[in-house]
Amino acid sequence: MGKCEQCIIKEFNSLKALTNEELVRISNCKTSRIVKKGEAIFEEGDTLKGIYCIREGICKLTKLSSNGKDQIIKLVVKGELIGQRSLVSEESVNLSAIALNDMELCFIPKSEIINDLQKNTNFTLDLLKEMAHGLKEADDVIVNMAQKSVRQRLAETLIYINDSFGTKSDGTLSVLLSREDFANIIGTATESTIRVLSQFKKEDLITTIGKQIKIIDLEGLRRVE
Amino acid sequence: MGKCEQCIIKEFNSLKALTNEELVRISNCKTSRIVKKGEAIFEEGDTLKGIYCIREGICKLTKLSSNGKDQIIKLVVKGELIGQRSLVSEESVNLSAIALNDMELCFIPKSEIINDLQKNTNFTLDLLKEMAHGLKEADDVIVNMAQKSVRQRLAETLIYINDSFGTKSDGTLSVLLSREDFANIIGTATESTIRVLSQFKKEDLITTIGKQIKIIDLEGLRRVE
DNA sequence: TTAAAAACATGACATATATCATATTTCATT
DNA sequence: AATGAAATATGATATATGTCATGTTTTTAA
Repeated sequence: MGKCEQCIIKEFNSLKALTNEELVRISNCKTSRIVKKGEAIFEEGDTLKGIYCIREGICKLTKLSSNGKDQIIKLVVKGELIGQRSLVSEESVNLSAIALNDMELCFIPKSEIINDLQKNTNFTLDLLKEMAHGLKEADDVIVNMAQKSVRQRLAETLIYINDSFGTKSDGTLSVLLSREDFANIIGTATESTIRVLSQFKKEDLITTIGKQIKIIDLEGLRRVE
Repeated sequence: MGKCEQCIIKEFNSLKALTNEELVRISNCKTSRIVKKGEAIFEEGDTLKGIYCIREGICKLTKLSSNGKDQIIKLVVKGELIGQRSLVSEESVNLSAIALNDMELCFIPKSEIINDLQKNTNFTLDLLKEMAHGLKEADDVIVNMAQKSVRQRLAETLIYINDSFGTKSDGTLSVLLSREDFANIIGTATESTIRVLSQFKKEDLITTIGKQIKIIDLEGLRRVE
C-alpha cells in the first residue's frame, strides 16, 4: 500500500498541513477501501470511526427529506476528505455518501486525526479555513434554492459541473449524472429536469448523447433566466 | 467598559475557550459599539477588521440574490459571535448583518483573534466545532428550501423562532419580524407569507396582535403539510 | 394631532412546477 | 440476439406560488 507522506492526493486537502512524521504515523494505520458505483461509503445516522480521503472517483452527499425525497447537498471528488465534520462535532453523520462511479478510498482512524487536531495547529487551522469556505458555499446554495427558478438552477448546475469537474475529450461533462440526480441537486421533479433539458436542447445551449450532456453555449447558459 | 474576563456573554460562544490572560489582553483593546434597529453592522463585500460579540439585541444575516431580493440566511442573537468566518477565510464578508432591534456589540480586532487562533488550540477547536455545527444546520436549510412547500417552511420558521428565541410574557414570539422578513427567510413573496399566516389564523394555529404572532397550537404547526 | 409613509391584507389572474399517464429508448442479463 | 428492467421523454392536467392592483391599518415624523 502507498505511503501517505509521498501521496500527491493529500496536496488537495487539509492533510497537506501535517508534518512528515505525522503522515508516516497515519500511513501505518490507514486502510484502503474500494467502493463500487452505487454503493454507500456511509449512511445518514452512522457513527464514523474515522475519515476518508478520496484517491479515485466521485460521490454524492445526500440527505433524506421528511417527504421521502433525497436531496444531493454536494458532489465530492478525488482529492477531498469526507467525514471530517462528523468527527469534529462528535455527532453521527447527517449525510449519506454514495459512489457515482467506482471509488478508491483511504480510511484514517479517528484517534489519529483527533491527535493531530490537538497537536498541529496548522492542520486545525486549515480544516477551519475549509469549513469557513464550505459555509460560504452553503449560503450561496441556500440563496439559489430560495430565489431562483428550476430553469436557472439547472443552468447553474451544468455550469458548475463543467467548471469544477471539466469535460471528457468529446466535450461531454466528465461527471455523469442521471436525470434523477440532477433533479435531486436542484430540488425538483425528475420530469421537470428532463423537460428543461429538452428546452435547453431546442435553444441550442446543450446537446445530449444518450444520458451524456455537452454544453455548446456556455455564455447562453449563463444568461438563462 | 466591562471586562471580558468577567463577562457572562462569552460563555455562549468560543471566547469561553480563551485563558484568563488572553481575555485580559482582548479586554484592553476591544471597543464597544451601539447599532440602532435597521442599521447595518457590516455589509456584503466589506473587509472586516475584527469580529463582533453580541452583548445585546438580535440581527439578521442577509445576502442579496442576483434577482435583487434579499435572502435572510440566519438570525443571530445575544451571546453569539459574527464575522469569524470572514476572518478565518481571509476574504471579504459574504453576508450583510442588519440589526433587528437596538444592539450593543463588542468589537475585537483581527490581530488579537489571529494570535489566539495560533496559540490556543482549545479556542481553534471550539470554533471548528461551531462551524461544523453551522454546516450541518445549513444542510438542513438547503433540504427544506429544496423540498418543502411555502406553508411548511413558514410553519417550521415559526416553530424555530419559538423554540430558539422564546416568547414574551403575553405569549407572542420574542423576535419581532416584519412579514417581509419572514418572506425573506423562507424565500417567497411577501404576499404569499401574509396569505399563509392568514390561513394559519383561520386554522387556529396562531393568532396575531398587530404584527406580533402568538403560536396557539404548536403540535398543529408541526403537522402542517 | 395630523399627514404621509410604510406595512399589512386580500382579490384576480398569470405562470411555474408537480403529478399522473403513457410511450420510447437505453441498458443489463441471460 | 432476446428479454425485462430502468431511464428518458412527452402530453394532459392540477396545484402552488408569483405578480399586480387596490384597500386598510399601523407607524413615523412633522
